[in-house]
Amino acid sequence: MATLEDIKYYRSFEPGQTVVWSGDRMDFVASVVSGIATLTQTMEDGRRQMVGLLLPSDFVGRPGRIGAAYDVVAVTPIVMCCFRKKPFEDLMEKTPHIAHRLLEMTLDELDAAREWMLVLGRKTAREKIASLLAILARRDAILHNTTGRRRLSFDLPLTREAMADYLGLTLETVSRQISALKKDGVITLEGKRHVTVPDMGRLLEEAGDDSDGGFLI
Amino acid sequence: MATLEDIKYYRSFEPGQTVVWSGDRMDFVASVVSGIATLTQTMEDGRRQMVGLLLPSDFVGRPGRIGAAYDVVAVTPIVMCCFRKKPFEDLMEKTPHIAHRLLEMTLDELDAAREWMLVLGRKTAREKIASLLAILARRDAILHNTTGRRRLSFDLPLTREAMADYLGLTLETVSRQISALKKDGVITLEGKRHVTVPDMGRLLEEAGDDSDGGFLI
DNA sequence: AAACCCGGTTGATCCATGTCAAGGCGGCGG
DNA sequence: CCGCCGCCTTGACATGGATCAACCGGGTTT
Repeated sequence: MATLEDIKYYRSFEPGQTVVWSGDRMDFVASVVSGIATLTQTMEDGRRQMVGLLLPSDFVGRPGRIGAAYDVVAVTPIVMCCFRKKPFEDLMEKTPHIAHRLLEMTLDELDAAREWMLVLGRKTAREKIASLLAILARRDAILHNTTGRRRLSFDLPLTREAMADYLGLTLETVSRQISALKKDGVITLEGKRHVTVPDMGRLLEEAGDDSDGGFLI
Repeated sequence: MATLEDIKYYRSFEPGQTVVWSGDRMDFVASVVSGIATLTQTMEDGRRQMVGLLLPSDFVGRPGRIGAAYDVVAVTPIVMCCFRKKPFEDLMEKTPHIAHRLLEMTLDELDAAREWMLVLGRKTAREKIASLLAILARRDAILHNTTGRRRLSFDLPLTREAMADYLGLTLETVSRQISALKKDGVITLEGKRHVTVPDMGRLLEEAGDDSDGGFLI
C-alpha cells in the first residue's frame, strides 16, 4: 500500500512568488518545510487582509476542496512538501489517524484565526503590533527550542507593509508604533529587521493579552 | 455497537444564559437544533469580540480538547443536541466518516473565520453592517429554503450591542449605520428587529464583496 | 560616483469612528 | 394607567489612525 512517503514531492518558491492564486484550482496539499508564506484575501479595490501566516510545519490546502480560497505568497525562499490531492485523499480514506491529525491541526488554525479576530476587532494599533511581535517571537522560540526564556531575539520576516496587512493598519501606523515601542524600551532593534525583546512579560502586557499567549508552556 | 443515536441527549437554554464559560472544562460536544448562540472572547478590561455565530445545524466543541476557548451564550431560546465527549470520541475512532465530516465542517468554519478577518480588518462601518446583514439574510434564506430570491425579509436575532461585538464597532455606530442604510433604501425596517432587503445585489455591493457571498447557489 | 529604487521613517492634516450625554419608544409590573 | 427599564436613536465633541507628502539610507544600475 502507498504511504505518504511514496507520494510526496518538493517545490520551492522565491520571495514574492505566488504559490497559489485565490480561486485557482489547487490539485495538491502541502506542508511547509522551511521559509515563510502568507495567506491573503484581496478586495476588488485592492484592500488586502492577511488571514494567515505559514511557518515551517504548517499545512496548506483542504482535502475535499477544489478552489483555493486565498492567495498564498512566499515572503522568504520557501520549500514545501507536496502531495497530489487525489492520492492523499485516498490515503486519508484508508488511514484514519491522518484525518484525525488533520482535524486537530485545523482546529488549532481555527483557534488562531479566532484569536486574531479579537486582535483585528478590538485592539489598538500598539496592542496589535505587540501581539504580532509576541506571535513571531513565540514561533521563533519554538523553532529554535528556546521557549521559556524571558529575553528573546529574532528576525522580522515581514516588511512593514505585510505587517500592516496582517494587522488591518497602514504601513505608516506600523512604522510609528514600532518606533514608539522602541522608545518605550519594550523592544530594541538592530537594523530594521532584527528585534530583541528584553522582557517578554512586558511585551505580552502591551499586547493586552490576559493569557501568556502560550509562552510559559 | 453504539451509534450517535444511542449517546445523544438534549439541553436547552434561555436567552442570555451562558452555555459554557471560556476556560471551563467542556465534557460534551453538541450541535444546535434550534435557536441562536454566540461565541465571544473577552479581554480583561471588558472589550469583547464575537468570534462566531451558532445557528441551527452548527457544531460546538472540539473532540480531543478539554477546555473551551470562548464563552458560548444563548441569544434566543436554544436547543442543543449533545454527546458526551468520551463516547463520541470512541465512536469517531471507529467510524471514519464522522471524523471526515467533522473535518469538512471545521474547514468551513475556518473559511468563515478568515472571511470575517477581512471584514474586521479592512471594511468600513457601513460595509461591516452590510456584510453582517448579508450573512444573516443568507442563513435565514437557507433555513427557509428561499435561496435565490432577490428580495428577502428576516428577523434580526441580535441586539445592536451584539452586532457591535461581532463587527468590532460601538453600538452607536451600528445604530447610525443601520439608519443610514435605511435612509438610502438599501434596507427597510419594520420595528427595530425585522429587516427587509428589497435588492440583495445592492446589499452585497454595499458589503464590498467581490463575490456573491454564496447567494447564487 | 551619480542616479535610482525600495523599504522605511517622520511630519502635517483630515476624517471615520469612538465617547459622552440626552432623550425616545415599547413592553411589563405594580 | 403610570412609571420604570432595556434597547435604541441622535447629537456634539474628541481622537486614533488614515492620508498625503517629504525625506532618509543602503543597495544596485549606469
